[in-house]
Amino acid sequence: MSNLENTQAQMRKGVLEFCILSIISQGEIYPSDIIGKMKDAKLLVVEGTLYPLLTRLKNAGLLNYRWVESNSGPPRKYYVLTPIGENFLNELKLTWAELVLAVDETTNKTQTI
Amino acid sequence: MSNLENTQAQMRKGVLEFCILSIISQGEIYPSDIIGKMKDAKLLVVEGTLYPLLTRLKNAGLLNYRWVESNSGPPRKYYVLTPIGENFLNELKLTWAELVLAVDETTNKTQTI
DNA sequence: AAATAGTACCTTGCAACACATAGTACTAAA
DNA sequence: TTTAGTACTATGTGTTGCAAGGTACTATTT
Repeated sequence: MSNLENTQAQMRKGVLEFCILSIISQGEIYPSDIIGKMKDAKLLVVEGTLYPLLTRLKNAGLLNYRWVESNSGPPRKYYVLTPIGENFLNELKLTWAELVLAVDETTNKTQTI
Repeated sequence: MSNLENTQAQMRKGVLEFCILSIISQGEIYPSDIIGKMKDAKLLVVEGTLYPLLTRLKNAGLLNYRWVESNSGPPRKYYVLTPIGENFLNELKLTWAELVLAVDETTNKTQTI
């Protein structure tokens, strides 16, 4: 993996959890569809990343799920945010806004090119 | 470490390299001053993180340094970007801009609270 | 009925990396 | 010569993204 791809991946990692919680907050959803939505937003995420992450967030009390039968394959786990998860997400929204400000402050000091 | 602090740290990690390269691009600088500048921007970074990171970037050909004697302690390593480092930084600027767009698109879909 | 394809969820092992911690070395002041 | 301040270095640990491989269910095809 090149340096650039690696660093770009690092950036994506940092916001993964935030984006996934946001997507779930927009309505009950199951993992495969989360992957699709992330892909649409150019934020690739794969199964091996998503499933452990959802389990972690569930164990932390931020998510819940319910099984829903599908008529085109195996049953699906539909996830929703718990109240704790909602609070958590709101904190992250603040954090993200502050981070964008901080990064722009740090990186835009020599725009006199 | 709480979930929130942990996730916030993840976000910071993702942009560390970008910010540090930006700071160095603004003029020759040594590690302790980089830490200071990052702190000013609310992007805390510690020695145990910064030194290995600088070594990595140096080995990747993105940075160079020269020793400069100090009259108030041990000599300092002043870092500068190589031409490769400049290109790399420009790519990261693009990546960052795209990431901000992608995250905002993903997270601002339900602002009808 | 058996085989194949498609979908969905799960697990294991590895590698990268931030960070805490401890250590070395240099200068200046007490 | 001891202490304090500054700067760079090294080691060990925990988290976590991801590749790779696996299980299980349904529907379709043969």
